Amino acid sequence: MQAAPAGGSVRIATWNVNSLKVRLAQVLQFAASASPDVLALQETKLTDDRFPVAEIEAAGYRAVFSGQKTYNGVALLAREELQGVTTELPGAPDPQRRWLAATVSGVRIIDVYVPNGESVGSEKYAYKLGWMERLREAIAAELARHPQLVVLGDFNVAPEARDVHDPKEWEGQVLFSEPEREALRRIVALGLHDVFRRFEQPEKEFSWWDYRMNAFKRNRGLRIDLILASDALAARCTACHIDKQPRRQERPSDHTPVIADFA
DNA sequence: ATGGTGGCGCGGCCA
Repeated sequence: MQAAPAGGSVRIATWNVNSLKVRLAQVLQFAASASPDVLALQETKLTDDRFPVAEIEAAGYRAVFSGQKTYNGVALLAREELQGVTTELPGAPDPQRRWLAATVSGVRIIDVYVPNGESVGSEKYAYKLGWMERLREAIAAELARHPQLVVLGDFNVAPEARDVHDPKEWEGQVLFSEPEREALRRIVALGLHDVFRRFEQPEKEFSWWDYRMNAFKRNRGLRIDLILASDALAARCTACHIDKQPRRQERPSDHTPVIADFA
């Protein structure tokens, strides 16, 4: 057994911000109001030299990040020290910045931006499924070393029918196709728990809505932003919810934050 | 309906 976690209770959140440059003020506002101890960001779309370190430090957070120009990019903001940082999904070199891991307050945090996959059968879809299999292998290795572990981020897969506004319309489509759901189930089967589903939740609760066709107003969304905790960490989970407020703001990200509390 | 909206960056790609 490892030593007991150092920090006690921890609030952990994830948010695909779709450009940190555009969304910085919203991120700082969210950090101030929700006050997460750890905030995992995806789609920062910033090279590391442009990361807003000063603004984030002024808000009381440390930051590590792995970015690139225009696309992708992940970051971890934390109140406490971030140790053992890695920026590469093991298995094959990949210029796409989609993985960021660090240990904070005794919890191993793995922030992921799973590929979108474009459409079923496309080259990007094959890349997505391959990436998810490499992710499964990487998580298995991390779990062997870190019993207190969370994998969170934009998985670009809705796990179940109840995570989709219209499962019949989405059946077989990218983000809800059976091979993607199977790849996600294989990851969860390592011994992880989708902590959102460990608590009673409202019906039709989603984390992403397309910008087009008033999808948010009509609640035509998907739950594709997930917080997956190991057995030992899930046992400490006291709450998980989706915060829709940022999606209602002017110029929002198409995703909204998911927040989990651990005792 | 191969549309539609948004970000990046200034044409076309990506989501």
